[in-house]
Amino acid sequence: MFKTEAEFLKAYNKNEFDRPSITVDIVVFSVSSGEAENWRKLSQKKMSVLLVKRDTFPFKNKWCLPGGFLKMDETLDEAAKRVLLNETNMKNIYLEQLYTFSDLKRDPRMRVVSTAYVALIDKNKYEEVAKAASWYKINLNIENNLYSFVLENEKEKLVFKVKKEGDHFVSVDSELAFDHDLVIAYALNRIKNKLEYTNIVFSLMPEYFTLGELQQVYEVILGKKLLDPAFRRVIANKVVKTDKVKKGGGHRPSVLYKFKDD
Amino acid sequence: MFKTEAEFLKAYNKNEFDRPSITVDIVVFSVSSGEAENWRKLSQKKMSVLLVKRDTFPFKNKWCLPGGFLKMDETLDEAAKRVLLNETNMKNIYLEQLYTFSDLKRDPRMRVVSTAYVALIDKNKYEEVAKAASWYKINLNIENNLYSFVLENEKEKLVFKVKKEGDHFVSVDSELAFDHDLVIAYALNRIKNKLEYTNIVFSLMPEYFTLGELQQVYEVILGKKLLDPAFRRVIANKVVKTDKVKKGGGHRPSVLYKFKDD
DNA sequence: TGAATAGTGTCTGTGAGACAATATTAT
DNA sequence: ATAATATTGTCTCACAGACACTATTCA
Repeated sequence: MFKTEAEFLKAYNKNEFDRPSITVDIVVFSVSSGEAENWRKLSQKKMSVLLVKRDTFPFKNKWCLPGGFLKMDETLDEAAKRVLLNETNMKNIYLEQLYTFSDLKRDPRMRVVSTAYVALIDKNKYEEVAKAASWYKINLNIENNLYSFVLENEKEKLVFKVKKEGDHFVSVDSELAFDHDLVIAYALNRIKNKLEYTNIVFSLMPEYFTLGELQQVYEVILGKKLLDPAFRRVIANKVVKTDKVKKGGGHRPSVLYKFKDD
Repeated sequence: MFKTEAEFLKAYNKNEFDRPSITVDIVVFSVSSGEAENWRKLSQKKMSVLLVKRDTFPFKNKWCLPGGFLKMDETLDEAAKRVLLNETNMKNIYLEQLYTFSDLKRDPRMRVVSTAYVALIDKNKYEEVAKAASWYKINLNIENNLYSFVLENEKEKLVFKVKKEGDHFVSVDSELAFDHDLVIAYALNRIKNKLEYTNIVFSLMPEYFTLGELQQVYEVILGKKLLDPAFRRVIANKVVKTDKVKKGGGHRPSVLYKFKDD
């Protein structure tokens, strides 16, 4: 029929088939310090996720992940960076493709396939976040395979539950827009798994941090207490001691460390 | 503007924006036993990947991964299963979403975003494969961050090289169609990483196997020799001894094991 | 008998878990 | 002085690496 590839391409009808839309959604995590019980105690750290309030249909006034449509002249990675920059003014941060979600009914408007990304930041570097965006602290309770999330704010609480079935999550009940309950569950899971064998934690930390703070972040992501000496042994070769210290609590001051990038 | 979500949806123009096409591509791996040097020796196992020859433009007569366009009424998972069934007659096999590739020029026809899947099978269960499909044994040489692949067949050799940069691969040189060099590199990497902390190996094995055979598969995927006693200790609790044995080599017969599914 | 794989025993060093002990601060 | 965290020391146990040794088959 066609002799050359050039000839074929010229005659090709791009619009022969109907196509889904493609979006990117981004799960932006950071660690926020909650309130301390008293002046002596350390403030309790929690994982936080950035949500935006939808101001249009569908799901008007519901909260969802920052996201947007993929443009024809950008890759998914580029789209993710663009969204992040637009909605949160964040640049040069840890960004990783998570998973592509394609359920038929995930968007009531039309067929939308969405590639989700995870971003990790030290939230204190980006105090101002887009008008409609807000940090929610994550409280997660796991019983058997039921993951109960409570995302909370100074103003609001959002609840959702997902069930883990093998490697997948299934929605049980959600107050978020779209299937973003699943996306968050999936994302947290990914981060948890990668914690041990990568250096992603440091994306959540400021330049200088104490080992206590670092350990708290580990504990918050893994959802369990770690033993101090064991943690220090393991982390020792990823980290360099500085000559700075953090004083001020009613207890022994703590040496500040930096990430050791080999 | 709109009072209710229903009202909004009714007026929504789905075709306001131009959209990329979406495809799925599948990296089907299996382990094939090569030739033995002599009757006494065990046959050398290799990872194999299933390729199909393109019979139309673009990339006419080039080899590529089995794949196809996503239909409007199916999820990506379903599309992957459909492709697998069509092209290879395979059903109920291990299938996992790998990554979504979105480079602007990956398909010369038009903008195509492709979600890649990995499938693992015991190739002996599926002797007949679609007409245009063929198994290629994978030879991989890694030097620093340069991964040199040679895929070989009874008839043909396909060569490609990719560079690993952080978590990503970059094409250096490829005889395959599209960006399927990257997809294969990415897939092999994923399998290698998951080998230790999952049970995916057993998807590559027949129901009954010897520990020697299992060890060979590990060695082939990891690209290094393992010590027998250590391997047996680690694998012991994932496996049950049967009362069958495998005789026939000029050496002590080997007990056949089964996967222990808890 | 000999080449080849199957399978076991054991020594050693590393590293995680557990817990105890010491150090230092602000009030 | 006290409550709280910071930091180090050390004992034990599990386990991986290394290597040696035994077992069994079939041309």
